[in-house]
Amino acid sequence: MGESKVLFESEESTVFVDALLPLPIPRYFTYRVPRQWATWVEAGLRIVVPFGSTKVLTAVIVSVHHQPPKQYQAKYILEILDESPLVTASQIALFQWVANYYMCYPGEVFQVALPAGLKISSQSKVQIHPEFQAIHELTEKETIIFQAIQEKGSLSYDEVARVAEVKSPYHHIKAMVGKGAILIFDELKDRYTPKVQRRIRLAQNYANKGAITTLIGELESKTKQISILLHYLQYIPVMRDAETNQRGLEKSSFTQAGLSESALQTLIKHGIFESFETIVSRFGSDSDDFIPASFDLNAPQEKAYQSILQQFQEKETVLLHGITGSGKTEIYIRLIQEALANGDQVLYLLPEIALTTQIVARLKKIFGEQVGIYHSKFSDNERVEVWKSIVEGKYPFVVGVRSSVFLPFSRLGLIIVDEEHESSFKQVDPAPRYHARDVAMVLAGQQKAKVLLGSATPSIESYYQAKQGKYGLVTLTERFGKATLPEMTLIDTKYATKMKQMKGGFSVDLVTMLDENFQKGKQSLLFQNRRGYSPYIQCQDCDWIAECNQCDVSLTYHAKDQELRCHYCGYREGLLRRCGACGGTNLKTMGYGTEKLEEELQLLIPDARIGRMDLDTTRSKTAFNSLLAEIQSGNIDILVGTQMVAKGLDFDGLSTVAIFDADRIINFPDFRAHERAFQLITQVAGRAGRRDEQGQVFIQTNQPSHRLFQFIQSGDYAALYADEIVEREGYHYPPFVRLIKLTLRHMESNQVEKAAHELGAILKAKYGHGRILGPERPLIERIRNQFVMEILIKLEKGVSLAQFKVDLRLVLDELPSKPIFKGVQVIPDVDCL
DNA sequence: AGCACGCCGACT
DNA sequence: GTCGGCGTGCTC
Repeated sequence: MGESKVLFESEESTVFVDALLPLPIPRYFTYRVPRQWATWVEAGLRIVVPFGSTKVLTAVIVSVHHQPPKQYQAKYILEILDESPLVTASQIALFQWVANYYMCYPGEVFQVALPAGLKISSQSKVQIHPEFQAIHELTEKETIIFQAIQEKGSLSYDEVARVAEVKSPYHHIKAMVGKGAILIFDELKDRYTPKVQRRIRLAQNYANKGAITTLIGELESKTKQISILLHYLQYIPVMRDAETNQRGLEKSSFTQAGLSESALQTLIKHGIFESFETIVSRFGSDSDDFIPASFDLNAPQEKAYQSILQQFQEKETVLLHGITGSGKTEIYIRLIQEALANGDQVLYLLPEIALTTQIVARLKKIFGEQVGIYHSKFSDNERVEVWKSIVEGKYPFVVGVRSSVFLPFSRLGLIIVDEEHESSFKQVDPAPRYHARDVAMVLAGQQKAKVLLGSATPSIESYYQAKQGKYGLVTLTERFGKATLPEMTLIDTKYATKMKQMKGGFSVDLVTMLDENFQKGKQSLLFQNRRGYSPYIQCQDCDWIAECNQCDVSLTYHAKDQELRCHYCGYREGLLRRCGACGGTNLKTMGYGTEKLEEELQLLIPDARIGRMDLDTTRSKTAFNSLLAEIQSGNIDILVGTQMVAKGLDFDGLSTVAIFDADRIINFPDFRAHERAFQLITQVAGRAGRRDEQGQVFIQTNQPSHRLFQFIQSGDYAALYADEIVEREGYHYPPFVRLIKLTLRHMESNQVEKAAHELGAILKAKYGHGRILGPERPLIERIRNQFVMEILIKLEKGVSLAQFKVDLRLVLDELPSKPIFKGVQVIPDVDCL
């Protein structure tokens, strides 16, 4: 009895933690905490844990308790990575909410939320056992592995698999470990390395007015040294305020000013200056040229601003519908300044594509060191830095892409979702398939913050909520300054073709306009939402089209690299010389991508300097910026671009915008096609014209009488909305129903089809035929060698979405036990776009 | 998600 | 008889 009591007590005092792992597993895992760390552990700390027989992962502690698990023996945590919590309780609650709402696992949310640099990379590696002699005991494969390890010193599992040419190296490794030939070791490294800057300052003894005055006298004859000292004093007013010496001046400042490096070294050697390192933010913390920008709102802006404040009194969310150029940004800035002055944190969400542009530079200029940027074009180190800084209370203001809703905010006062209608706020491919705008509202609810949605062309869903009174609504209909809406002209390509007024894909009218504009020395933009040279290559003899052998799409020809590429899976191959069906050589490029437009336009207007902006020309951050600079400086007369140019690109000299093929945008087979077309065309058109000059827009289409063009030409969003909302209600689409898309995937076309029909039948029987659409083959029925089928679930208002999803989850979890579903992936996408 | 174990065909 | 294919189920 005494014995069992002792045992009980020791068990009782053992500390366990429930940990969230970055894996698609539906629950938390319990680990045991070594005694020496028992008082240290708390929720929100990152820990390193063993997982399975080989893996080591970074997890986060969700709770600390004393209940030993009954079903299994808990493993020990290996390491604690943080001194204090890096993940907040409300973040974990948010991860949980996202997982529930979007039907995925909290681990998947954790995985995208935490920058890779905060997840320690565990690589199990193998090395030679120093005392191993019996080489003759090894099999042939093992000998190969052994020699490879000897050569390299150590190998990772992957590398073992490669040299041994096997898929799973495990049993070879296990056997070799058993024979005492090799050892397994784990290499843990924190990939986060802060960026350090070398700075120079006066040594303590010289950092006062008197000492400097004497010093200047002493150095009189040493011109190189004296100019260094003067350069320093010019930036750091130590004479006036000795404290300023502490921060010092960046070392590169001296070299850039053309001052002698060796003279500086001499000064350091003599103990006059000292050199030191500081950890700096990676976002150009050029606080040396910090310029607080003040500006006044014009009357409509002021009115809108007041209205937003007033509506925030009673509504959690306000939609700011302000036409292009109406100056929404100034209103945002005013609201941000106010929130920051209040001591609140602010999150400004932007679509990925818009973030690389001028807006960031502007915000940085205004908010200086208060603003952190969270963006994928920056390295992971920088994301880590933003995360850590927010925890430490720096960066009260974050500008970021969708994943920044998962940052460790603790006192958010305001979230701005700019370009609210942008579909890129919704993550599609890997889970979690979340919508950042909607998550932002939940986040705001958690933190008692307000949400401002901004757009020139709001999503139908958001506008509906505003109309229903669920969100506040503020409208800005006047363009800022003297700017007027651009004049829009439709060019009827059907008629032009009939009249033989086409040169390739260009109507004569369009070429004339572009040429005239060029002759006047003005810039134009040619928009075509398709990159590459031509979307497909066709045999002129037998009509055969080159297709991707893994996906059901034609291969796009890229002239610059002389290759065919699949835009879905990234597959690429060299240019074909012969038809794949008849072997003929009469292959022709069909359709127009930006690359081809660039080429044809150059022939039509030979003297114009033509630039191209699309995914292919802006892969790197520097390429993007240098292209921007080219445009800005007027070195490009005509810019050909994809939708990339539509988002947040503001250059002053642009007077004419041409939309090459509006039909492709309007006729897209999707219930949102009209909404999207209106948004895209309005946005691109909005690039035309300067403050003091009306821009012009030309749109090529073969259906100029389409009613959508009336809305677009008059910039009448309300009319589009009125038209669209009737359709949505009539055909039961959002915002009148909620959509959940189920995607089924399998290598075998037959298998997915059968499974999809079976699942369709199950769902129809359970929830009624009216709610289930499909199964259907999507537009692209095969991607990466997987056949795809889709089922759409429509849930009308009044049905508890939460309850439905719990129920649906049960149905989906049952499926794998049925033979038809063997190997078929079923992926739910809640609120699919 | 990996990855190990297990069960089946084709080869020394 | 062994090697390696893939299918299945577990991971604290």
